[in-house]
Amino acid sequence: MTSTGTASTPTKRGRGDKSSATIYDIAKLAGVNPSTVSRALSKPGRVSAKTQKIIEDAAAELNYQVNPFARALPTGRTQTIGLIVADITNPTFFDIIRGAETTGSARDYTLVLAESAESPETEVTAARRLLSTVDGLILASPRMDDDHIRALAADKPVAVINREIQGVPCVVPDVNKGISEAVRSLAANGHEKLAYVAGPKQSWMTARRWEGVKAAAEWSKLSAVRLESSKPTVDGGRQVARDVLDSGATAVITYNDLLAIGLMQELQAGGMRVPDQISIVGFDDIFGADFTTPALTTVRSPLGECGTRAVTILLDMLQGHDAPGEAVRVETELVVRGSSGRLLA
Amino acid sequence: MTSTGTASTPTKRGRGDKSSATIYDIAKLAGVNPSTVSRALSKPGRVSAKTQKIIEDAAAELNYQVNPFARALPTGRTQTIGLIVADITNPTFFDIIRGAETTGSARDYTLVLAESAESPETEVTAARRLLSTVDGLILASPRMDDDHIRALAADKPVAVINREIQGVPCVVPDVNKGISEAVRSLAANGHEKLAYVAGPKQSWMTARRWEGVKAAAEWSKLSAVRLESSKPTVDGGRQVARDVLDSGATAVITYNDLLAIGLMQELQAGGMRVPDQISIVGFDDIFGADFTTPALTTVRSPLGECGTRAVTILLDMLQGHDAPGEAVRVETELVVRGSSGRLLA
DNA sequence: CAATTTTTGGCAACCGGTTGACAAAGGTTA
DNA sequence: TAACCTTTGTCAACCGGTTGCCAAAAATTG
Repeated sequence: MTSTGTASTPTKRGRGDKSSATIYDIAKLAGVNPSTVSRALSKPGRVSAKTQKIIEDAAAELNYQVNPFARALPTGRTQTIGLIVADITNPTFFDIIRGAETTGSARDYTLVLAESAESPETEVTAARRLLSTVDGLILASPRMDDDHIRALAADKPVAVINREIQGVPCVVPDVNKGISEAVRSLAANGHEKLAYVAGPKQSWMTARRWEGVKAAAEWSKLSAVRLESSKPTVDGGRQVARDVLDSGATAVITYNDLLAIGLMQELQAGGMRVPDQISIVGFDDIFGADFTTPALTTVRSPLGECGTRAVTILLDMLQGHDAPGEAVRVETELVVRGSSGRLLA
Repeated sequence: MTSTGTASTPTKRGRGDKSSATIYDIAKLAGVNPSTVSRALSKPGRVSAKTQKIIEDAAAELNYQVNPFARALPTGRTQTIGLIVADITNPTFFDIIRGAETTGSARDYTLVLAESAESPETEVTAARRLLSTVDGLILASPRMDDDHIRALAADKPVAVINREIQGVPCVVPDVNKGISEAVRSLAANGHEKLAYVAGPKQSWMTARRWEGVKAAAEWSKLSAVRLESSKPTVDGGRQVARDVLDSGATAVITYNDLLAIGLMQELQAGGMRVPDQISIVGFDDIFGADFTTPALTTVRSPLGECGTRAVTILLDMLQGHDAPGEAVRVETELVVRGSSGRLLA
């Protein structure tokens, strides 16, 4: 066999051969005007049932597929939505990507993916580039500042996940329910001193979560201290173990699951027993949170649902609906596994 | 026929306002013909340096951005590549997606993502849909049959990951090195009876891995049995635990890490000590493989590199290079962690 | 300085759809 | 049967670039 050779073909431009039927071909075959074909295929009811049938048959025979670019040119509609995530490596985004892809493709939209590599500048560039080729854009945990986002939103429908910005449709997990559950559960298990391991300073979410923890701790009469982490990863979690021990806390809630996992690994390596001596609660319930021993107790954010909701909002806006007046909140809930429990020490 | 421009536009279609400068606007501002602008902006050296400068300045002033659709229409080039994965949920693909996105965007290509939900039919549909809008397509662990893939490849550049198909450029991990290392290591630790837990019957890879295990076991004078799993997930791993025990094997190599993790969880739950009583080796080294206790020993497939290679092949083909004559092989290697070791029982 | 070659810019015809305007055909009603 | 309202298909002008062909301008050569 030869390779993929387009060698000897008369080279019809880039396009393949069989896939190149146009509305003009259909028009000729059906004996009507191209514009009639266009209407038959996209404006339901605009042509008579009889003509419609003839045209549809012809289209089927030629196995016609619209050329998305030709359609996009005059209409501006591309049937695609863009998604920008801060870091494709970060499992937090896996579920968001998945939710968005699934929901989008169910409504015949294609997902275009880009990564900002945690850099606000890259993010702005990627966003601008994508914006011109998609019908709407989703920003998951964006790092760029509010004004940039508003500027994008002025051009085309934009939805933001994991951050709240006035005047832009947002989908954010409502951390309060999950956090209250977590803190109450810890209090019920005899803990009195709680530590919160924070995430990146510029993260909008890390502040919300700390507020939630502080408020819930106050309500449950626990003391709460905030510790900083160098980065929101497994490694960052390992590094903060020392501070956690020094703080004297017997229960820890971390900004995300990766920190929790790293922290747990490091504490266990140092001989601590989890949860007998210290309870650990993560955040998000990412893939792999239940691989650890003990499995990680965590406040689950419905990230897949965030992706789904964001797409839904976008598609609704594209149909002319108004954007939701205020942020859409999705519920969080405590998932109790083995890493939290009664204090035995 | 003078004024090409619809001068004082009240509302331009869907497009934003500032982003709507066209080559006609630039042409007017620079006092040249639109075609000259087009050439200045895309055919380096085709116009004089002086005109070039004037046009570039005008473009900058209007902050011009090409309209990708208008460009795609006559040329067929879209600057995008499509990636179809069997299951976005499966972490195996995370690294592939990431490698592809990173490599693509470094060369100014955008990644378009679709999922087949493990269904061959959905996969074909998605592939056909994507193919018309992208410059090239990557199929990661495709489920459709060889002929369908060849048909796609006849239309546009296609690269396949994790499967080998005559006449289509493929990137496959070469399992032999990693497997030999794994089997030798197990033999050196006193194991004599080995079990391989297979993956989906229709998976090309599961057969390759079994062949590798069988051959390496023979070489190292171990006995090897093949066990079937119901599905290649954590749950599937749990379900196969019974069979593993019954087989009498003291070392297990699984088709993928998820199976290994499930298997280990179930065995540990039943009181088995890993690795003292049984050694477990996974495959791929997915995200989270080191979250377990003990951390999972596994044969690492460089999945990110597979994504990168596939994109590179595609882009090279788009530049007119030939597709590689035979499958590109990437090396696998054993990553020894805690789940394998000396047999103490 | 004329003849010839090379640059360089302009013209116009696409790429494949969409859509407003309009007239022909068909149906109603007086 | 005439007058009038609908329905339905056609015409033609876009959308915003790309590119083959050609002639004017510039550079080179004799």
